[in-house]
Amino acid sequence: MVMAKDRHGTRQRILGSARELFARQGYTATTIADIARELGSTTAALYYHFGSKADILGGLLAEPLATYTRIIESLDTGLPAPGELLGAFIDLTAGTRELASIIDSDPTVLAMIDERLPRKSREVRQQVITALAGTPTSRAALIRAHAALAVTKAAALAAMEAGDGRLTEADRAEILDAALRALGAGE
Amino acid sequence: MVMAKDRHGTRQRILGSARELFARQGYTATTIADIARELGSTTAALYYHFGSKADILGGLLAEPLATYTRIIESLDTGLPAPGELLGAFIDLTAGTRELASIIDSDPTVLAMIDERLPRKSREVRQQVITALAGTPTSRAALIRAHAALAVTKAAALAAMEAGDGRLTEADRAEILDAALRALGAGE
DNA sequence: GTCTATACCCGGATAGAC
DNA sequence: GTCTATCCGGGTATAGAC
Repeated sequence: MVMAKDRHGTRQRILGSARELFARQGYTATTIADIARELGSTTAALYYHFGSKADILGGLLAEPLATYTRIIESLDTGLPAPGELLGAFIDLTAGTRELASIIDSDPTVLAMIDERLPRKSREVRQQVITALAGTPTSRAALIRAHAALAVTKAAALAAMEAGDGRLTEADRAEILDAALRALGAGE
Repeated sequence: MVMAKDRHGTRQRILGSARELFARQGYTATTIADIARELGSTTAALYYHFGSKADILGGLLAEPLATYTRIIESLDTGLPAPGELLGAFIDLTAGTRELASIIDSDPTVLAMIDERLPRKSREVRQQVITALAGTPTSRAALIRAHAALAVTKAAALAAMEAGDGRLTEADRAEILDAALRALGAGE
């Protein structure tokens, strides 16, 4: 394979600093020099480990993106219950951690994600909404679907920030309840 | 006052193009040249009307920011009912239109807002959450407050996008219901 | 009030020594 | 594998003619 002594370290340390800075300042606003400084290193050193700034982001997003893709694919093989689907999105946000906040925000990041995703993120999102709204898809149902999906992300981020960065089981249950109520599943 | 023949036009046309581009590409990703091109003009011409790129954003955000400030101040003089407060946020998003999507996203925009706001936006947001969560403020109540607030913004944006850019009364009612359910107000 | 031309800075990325 | 030095492009902003 590649790399020898890098095995246990540098690459991960770079990703760690990048994650923190991206979350705090956003992707575009964070410079390679910022990351290097945080590490007590130089920009040239970073480029030994990553080909570009986008690659660093790619390294951080690879796993969450794979999870996301898996969720989407599950929609093609029979619709999951709303609770399942919303729960999956809560877990996705939890797994992505602080980084979830920069997705959907920075258009540059969105563009990069679109490149690495099988389908356009916009279409994919629409598919999720439709799955949550059910059929026939009334305008009210669409609004509720958007509401429920927004809850999973915003509430999960808030809970993790209020805690130690992790999502407790109790919090997860609370968030799922709120999302389901927003969806109006109990009617 | 200021300006003479500019009265009817150019300045507003600049703001219009900027609004559209900021909404589509984000603030940081949009260049002055982009705006000028859209207008069939040049960057130098823009700088006759606005002192800086940030000033253009400021022109677009002035009114929504004033509305926001008014909402916050209302919290100091007795707590409004959750429905009132959440409704105000739906209307705020509706008034801000597409531009609402770039706030809370681009950190550069956040920084600019912090400059033009009486208090730090982070603290202000916390005050809103507390008002929604009520007292005593349990962890679950905080999560629900975040959930409800997220609904107002996400659902309002989705509804406007699905419509003609405006928010109908029916949609507004639907969104408010979803937000209140997320808050668990009916318990 | 708008143009052409350009100054200036900053961020991403590379070259090449060590 | 990390350094110093530097290139290069692009973006904000300005100078000055018209």
